[in-house]
Amino acid sequence: MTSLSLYNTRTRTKEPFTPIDPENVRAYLCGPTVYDRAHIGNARNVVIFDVLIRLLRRLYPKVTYVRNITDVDDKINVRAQERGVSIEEVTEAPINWYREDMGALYTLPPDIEPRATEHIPEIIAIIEKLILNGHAYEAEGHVLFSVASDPQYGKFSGRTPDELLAGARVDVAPYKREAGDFVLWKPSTPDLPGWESPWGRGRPGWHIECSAMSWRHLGENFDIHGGGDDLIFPHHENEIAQSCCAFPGSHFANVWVHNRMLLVNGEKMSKSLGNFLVLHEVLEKAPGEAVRFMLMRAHYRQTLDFSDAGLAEARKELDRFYRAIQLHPNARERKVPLHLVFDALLDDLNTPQAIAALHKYADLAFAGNEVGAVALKAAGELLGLFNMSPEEWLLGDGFDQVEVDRLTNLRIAARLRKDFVESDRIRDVLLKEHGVIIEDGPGGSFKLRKA
RNA sequence: GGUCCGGUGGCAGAGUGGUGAUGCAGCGGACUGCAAAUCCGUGUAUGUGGGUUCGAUUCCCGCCCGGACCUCCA
Repeated sequence: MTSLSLYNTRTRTKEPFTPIDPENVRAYLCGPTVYDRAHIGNARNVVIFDVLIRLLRRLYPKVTYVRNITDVDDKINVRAQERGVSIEEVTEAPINWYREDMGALYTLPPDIEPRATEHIPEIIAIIEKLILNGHAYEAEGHVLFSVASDPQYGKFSGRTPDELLAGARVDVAPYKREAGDFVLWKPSTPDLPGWESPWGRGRPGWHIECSAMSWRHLGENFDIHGGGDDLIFPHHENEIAQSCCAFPGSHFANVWVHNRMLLVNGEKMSKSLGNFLVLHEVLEKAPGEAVRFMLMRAHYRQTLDFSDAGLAEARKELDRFYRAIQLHPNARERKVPLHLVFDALLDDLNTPQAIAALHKYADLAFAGNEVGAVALKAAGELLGLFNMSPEEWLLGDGFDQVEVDRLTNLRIAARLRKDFVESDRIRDVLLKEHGVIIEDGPGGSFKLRKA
């Protein structure tokens, strides 16, 4: 078996993955800011990282997977003020929704799910270090990171200081020394959430919470940091600047894994376009496994168009796999080689190629070889697929069991007396009134599946 | 404007310096009472113009088209 290669945003190349500590691989994924329902783009991120974590767990004895919850932020504050409630009351439901929705996609929960509000001491500690090291300064109650103090700044996202300056399209606050300087700590008015700090009552800026939480739970240096590619700048650039300047000699994350954005029916998802797909709503119309599968049908570094047609195809492909598994209900579990799937995933998580391998296993199963079905199930575990029985997937229980039984019995009788007009009529009733397709097998046997 | 990424058959979507995966859809056939599922067979697909090479879809350059990022969006 070859070893794992990952495309590293830091070096812009695909490189072999070498853990800092093979006994404990440490990975961090930028989690949600909790003020609303998760959207389908969040789902891609989590599903892809889930595949990576599952793969790492096969390769290494221990993996520590940290995914944060950002539960203090200006958007949250606005919601709280609008509703006249605390930020805890705003964030509670979205946190639960997020866990439910991601669970419905069969993603494994992180080992540690730290919250920004529970890491204020670490945030303050890092800011103090930055001030001490001359990388941050206080101005009008704010603490700002000084971009000019960090010669490495901009390198990660491939920007020169000039470009950064030219690109600054927001109004530059007067207390900033340079337009590119960003806030580490900002003062809170009494009506806003705040914590006591050496700079007065205030709250953290964006970016600093991830530096604090990854430091606390994974250390100054860790293996993998993931997120959507829109976070490369400014979020991750700033995280790197903060962490590396706070801890001289450290390099923060070794490998940066970024997934591309998602399109919805060919357009970028945005609230103004009205094509903002809320994951919860997608899950009301399609099985979680189909959504998960669809997100795996394109390579993670490729733009993926989330369309109804694509979702329908994903379902059909899963149908085929479940049929292949169903063909061998008594297949004995045993070790089977999964080179095809492993090799695909080891090569920078090539999920489309892994899916092609799944089809090869299905071919084998359909040809009568139960090894195909065993391999399919084993590969499914690695990919987070085939979480239910074939019967549950193909038929489910959303139909009138008693009536369907009665009709199928009538049809058996009709077929026995070769009354095909009647048996075809019953088949039609089953489909049109019960949404059930009946498939005849050898010797009068049959299978049911939902249309 | 700057930086970066991509353009593969009807659609989705991989790989590769040397006869272009995989799935869906289509067409023909086998099987079936008929279907469905399955199996077999099938299709002038690598945006465009140059260059390098014995040979390019793959490497290099130009062009066209599309997309992302450029301070709080995964």
